[in-house]
Amino acid sequence: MALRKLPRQQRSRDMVDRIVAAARDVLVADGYDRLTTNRVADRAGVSPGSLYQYFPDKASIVEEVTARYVDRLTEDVVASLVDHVHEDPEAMARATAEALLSALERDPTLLRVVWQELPVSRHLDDRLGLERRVRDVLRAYLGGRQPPGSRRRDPARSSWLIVLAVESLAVRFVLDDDAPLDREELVEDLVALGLAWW
Amino acid sequence: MALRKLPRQQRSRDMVDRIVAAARDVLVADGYDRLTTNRVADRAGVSPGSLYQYFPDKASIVEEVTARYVDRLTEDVVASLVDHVHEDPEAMARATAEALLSALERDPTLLRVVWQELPVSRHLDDRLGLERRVRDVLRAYLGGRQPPGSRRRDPARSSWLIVLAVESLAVRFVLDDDAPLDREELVEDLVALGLAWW
DNA sequence: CCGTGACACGAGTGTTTACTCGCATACAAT
DNA sequence: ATTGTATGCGAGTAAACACTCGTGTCACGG
Repeated sequence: MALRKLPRQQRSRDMVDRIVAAARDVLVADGYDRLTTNRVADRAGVSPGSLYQYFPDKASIVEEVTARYVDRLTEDVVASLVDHVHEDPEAMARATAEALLSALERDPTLLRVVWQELPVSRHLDDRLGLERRVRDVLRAYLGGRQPPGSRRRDPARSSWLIVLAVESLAVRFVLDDDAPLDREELVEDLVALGLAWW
Repeated sequence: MALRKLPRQQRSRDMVDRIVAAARDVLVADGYDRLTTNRVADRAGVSPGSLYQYFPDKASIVEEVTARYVDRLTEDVVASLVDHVHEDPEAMARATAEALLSALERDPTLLRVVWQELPVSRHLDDRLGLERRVRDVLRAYLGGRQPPGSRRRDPARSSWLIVLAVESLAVRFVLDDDAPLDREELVEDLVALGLAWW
């Protein structure tokens, strides 16, 4: 977050949240390149100067929005993963694919802003963090199981491939509506992908 | 391209190329957010005013850079695809994966700028065009062949999945060097993916 | 209830930068 | 050659906008 100073009193903690929420609203309503500090302040109902009591610059406000958003996604997916870690691979894959899609579908507009309007480099760390956390859980899961087929694949390699491919496909499915398959079919194909690479 | 006016004489056609090349250089050397019109003009050895003889605004200059870059990628991949269209699926998949990786590796810095520094929306159309062209060829190929297994899958669906997944993985492999597999392994896995989804 | 630091305000400032416009030069046509 | 047109120049302009700072208000400890 890199706040300029710690909010000590309650009202100032509220203010930080109000600012972040307002920034999110501006992103969704007006898009990233119409986001100005004055507009965020307006929407938050505070003065421009107040932003800079806690945030060192405009970028860090946006950063906070993306961090909170991606963290939420991460929690949802990891939670599902952990919840189904004792089931068989197919059920687990299906549940997690569903969880990911649901999480992405909760706020498609913000997803579009973060994934496509913002320069990727502005939230790449968040994204890498999401991927790493999911990958770690998945790798542990894969490492603890014998695949049914003949040869055993490297779990690190499998999880890298699966996480990236599934993420890319799921995001694109939610953002572009010209995909030649419906949601259910996508889930099936993602499951198949996971099993094939495992 | 959306040029402001057609360059008629030879020297003016040269100038357009010089400007585009300079913009590319600035992107690679300084990054997208340090790209200013004056800097591009400097690097091209022309005056700021001259940019606006042919380009309506700064965005269209960058657009032209990305369009040329992505077009080049497209040509390379489609060419490989077409060249191997009479071979068996595995050989074809391998050749195309190789071609894609080689094309991406030719200018990783520009790839990073275009894919990660630029807002995705600024070159999304280029990207969709690349995907569509590759997908069309692939779909025709898949449609003309019987898969060895039992059930026949929808070629439109397969090609959508394959193109997106392969693109995402290849780009990430080239840009992030923490992938837990080497180039050769990646090619194998991409081939396996293609065969599994076919 | 007073005093002190934390908090909030918002008009203003300084900088950055995309883009223009009046003029100069090169070229083509006749 | 001469004239009209296309091309090129670059100092200058105007607008946008991130961020500051001097002033005022609030809340809490004593």
